[in-house]
Amino acid sequence: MLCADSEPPCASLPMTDYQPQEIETAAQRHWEEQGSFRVSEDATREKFYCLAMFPYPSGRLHMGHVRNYTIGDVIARYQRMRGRNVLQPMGWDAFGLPAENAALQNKVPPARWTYANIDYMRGQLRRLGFAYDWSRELATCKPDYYRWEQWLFTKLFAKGLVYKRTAPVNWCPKDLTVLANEQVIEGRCWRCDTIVERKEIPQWFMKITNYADELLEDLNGLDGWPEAVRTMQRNWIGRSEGVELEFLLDSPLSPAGRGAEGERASVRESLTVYTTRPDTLMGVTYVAVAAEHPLAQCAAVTNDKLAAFIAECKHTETAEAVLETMEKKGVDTGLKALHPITGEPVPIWVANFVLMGYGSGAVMAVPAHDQRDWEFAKKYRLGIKQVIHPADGSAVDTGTAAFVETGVLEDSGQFTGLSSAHAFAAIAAHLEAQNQGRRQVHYRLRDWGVSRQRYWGAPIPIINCPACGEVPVPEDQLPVVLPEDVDFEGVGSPIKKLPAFYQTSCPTCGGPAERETDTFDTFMESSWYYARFACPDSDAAMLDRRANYWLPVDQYIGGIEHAILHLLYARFFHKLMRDVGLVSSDEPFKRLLTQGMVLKDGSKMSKSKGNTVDPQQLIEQYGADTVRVFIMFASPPEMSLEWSDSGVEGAHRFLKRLWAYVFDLRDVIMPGIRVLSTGSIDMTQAQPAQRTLRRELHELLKQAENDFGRYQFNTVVAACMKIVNALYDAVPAVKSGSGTQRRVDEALVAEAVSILLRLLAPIAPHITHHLWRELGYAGDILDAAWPQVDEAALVRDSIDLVVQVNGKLRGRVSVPAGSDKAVQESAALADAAVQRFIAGQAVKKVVVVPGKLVNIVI
RNA sequence: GCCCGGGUGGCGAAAUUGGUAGACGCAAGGGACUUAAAAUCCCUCGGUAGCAAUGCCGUGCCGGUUCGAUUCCGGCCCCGGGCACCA
Repeated sequence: MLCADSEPPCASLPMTDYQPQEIETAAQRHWEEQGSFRVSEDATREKFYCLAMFPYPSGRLHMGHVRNYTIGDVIARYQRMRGRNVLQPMGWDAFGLPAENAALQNKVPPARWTYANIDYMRGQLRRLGFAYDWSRELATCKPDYYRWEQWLFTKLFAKGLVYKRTAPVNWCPKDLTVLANEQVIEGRCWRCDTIVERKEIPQWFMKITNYADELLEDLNGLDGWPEAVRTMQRNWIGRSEGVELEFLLDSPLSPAGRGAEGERASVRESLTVYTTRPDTLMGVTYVAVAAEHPLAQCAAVTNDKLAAFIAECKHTETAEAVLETMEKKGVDTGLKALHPITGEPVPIWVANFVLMGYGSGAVMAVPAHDQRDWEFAKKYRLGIKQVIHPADGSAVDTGTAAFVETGVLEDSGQFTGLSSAHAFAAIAAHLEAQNQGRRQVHYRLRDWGVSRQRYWGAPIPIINCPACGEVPVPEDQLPVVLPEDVDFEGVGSPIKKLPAFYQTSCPTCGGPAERETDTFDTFMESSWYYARFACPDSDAAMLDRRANYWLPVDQYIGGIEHAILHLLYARFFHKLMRDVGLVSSDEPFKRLLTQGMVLKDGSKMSKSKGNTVDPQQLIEQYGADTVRVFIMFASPPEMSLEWSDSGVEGAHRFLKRLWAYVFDLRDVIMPGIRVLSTGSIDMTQAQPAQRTLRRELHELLKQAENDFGRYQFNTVVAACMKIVNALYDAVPAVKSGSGTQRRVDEALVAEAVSILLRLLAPIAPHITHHLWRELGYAGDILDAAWPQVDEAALVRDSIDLVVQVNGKLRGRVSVPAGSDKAVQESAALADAAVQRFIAGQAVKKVVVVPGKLVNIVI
């Protein structure tokens, strides 16, 4: 922990300079000594679990972290002042690829690098004054954390929710290693520039598709989530209703094409495809299969051109964005499939945009009614058969573009004349009756591949036995500990070369066996950490009953970039944990706030762009409060934040002004506090200016309170600045006042300062903590009651109306508060400026928005 | 390519439900204080025409709905996020 050497300044010393380093470290030490942020379950209080996405310990905090954790801290402190029992924990998403890269670069084992980063970054977080319960800190690379993830995996194995199959990875044929998508630069290995291949290897999968319906359905209840995130997840899951149907091959595969005995079994004499548009079935002019499809492999044996194309297809990355934007290519297999209704043969092509493993690895093509099929057909001179026309009878030319809308069927045999909707039902029924197809609900969502061929991750708790097959590691042998003291040199995972790790015996038969040396996707760890924070010391179970006190998380905060993957996996894990009886809720995160990025000069701050600003340097120069105030003030949390060095200075200036005001007017504030401590403010003797000041104060409080509620913190800061400005404007009058007016000013200023400090406390906790004590308040401001708006202070004698003529601002009038519409209308019409514009013209209509505006239409 | 956002002065932004566009802050210019500088304080600050009062224009672009549109609808342009092995 970073700590100041000096003692905190004595509260009674006269002080004129704002010295953030001193007061901040003193406040932080005070919180530490008091254990201010340690929390436990308390059934008598309303709990509030506030969580910001934990960081990957990459080395130092960056501005995105500071923004994320400041937003979280502001919400946590605000909820605490509103009386909630607030849990705000912090930990480390400690496994991941960067540790391996750093290990190669710096010749340091990934574990040591990670732990050193954690130590440094923990110090930075403490220096920023975040209200964390550090007693709950966890790191996902510790065996006492990942053992429970291994345990859950073995439970899911028993439930049949995990399975092994082959799936493609990016493979560097020179380094003989699997590459992450990030490590493939324009189709080449980032280390050796070799062209990357797609390779099928056996991997473990979790059946997230079993939960697809529930994951989709429960989005409807997540009304505390941004609509954008819910929409993205809906689209990602991609539920569709369609028909799965079969195309028989027109002739058995030639003996030469049947290939080896092993392939023979896997080649069926039909192709299965799925379509959401069975109404277009009569327009099918070809079918396309993946390069890895057994049919393609068979046909290639006697077709050199096809074999060459299949080899070429190996050199495509696995990323969908690459797949969807690359040039669409294909080669005819020479084989024919029979149309399931007409029985006519259609050509079977191999196409690079069809992937094995996404569905059946085959698609039917309807060029007239699908744009991609249309482009492919044009390129290779395949047939385009229009079978749908617009319902309004207008003509379309499928020779120039596909007609992708629904409509009415034509040229479709017995289905001609049906609408798309009716044809969907009729064709599905026909296929079902012929046993050639069936209606099916389909999801775009694919099962979650969790195997990674990397070292720095949690070992997959499976033992491969030559006799018994894949055997989960028994509970009493968990955790499978990842050796940390390894030589990390060159590519590949050290544990794959470490017999001490992988040599073991089979738990079932006792014979010699080998451990799985792949590790888990790091999304596994981040999918349940939020729950573990409720009971991080539980050593008898993954979670204990404390989890149900704290869960679900009331407010989750993190980057929009996690809108789909992390948040979907965490929702999935929550349901898995529920179904093994560990939690009682259905969803992990009640409310979600997605923060925008931190930009500088219009683009994202990143090392590669060299436009980073180091938070550490700013904290040292201005203090944590200044950094926090700037970040909260510069833009609302969901929007991107444009960094500005001079904006930081502005935030610092504001805090200095606040500081100077409190010390300059102590003689006014202190007596006021004494008066207010025994009763409420007495405004009966107040002058109009004093009434106005108090009305402004309570209007600003009302606005700030509302903005806090909708998490628009930038305008909360603006309100605080306006209060400070109003207080400064009143200084000459306050200082020169005497007698009764002086007494009113004292109470008024004391009330204003006390409201101001409390409004600002969640955002700038150190300076407000210090000034609160300086003014002699009992107790810490972090537990002070949230200020209440005095509705009586908001009452006005008169209201100002805006007067428009034909919607343009032409004048302003003042009317007594409570005037009815007729009075407001006649006052508007009587206004001299307005009269000039309506002189000599007939008034057609007058729109009155009571208390706001009158619009005169001429 | 597909899905989801965003676009308002010189800059970050505000306008809570369709009702005063630009609050608050930054930068800039002018002034006060100072031997000087820093700090601090005061004034001006969307464009344009005008001595001024004031007028006209203005929320990415084009069109629509409305008494009234930054806000709602349709079409486009640009920027950003995600696309399953970065986290």
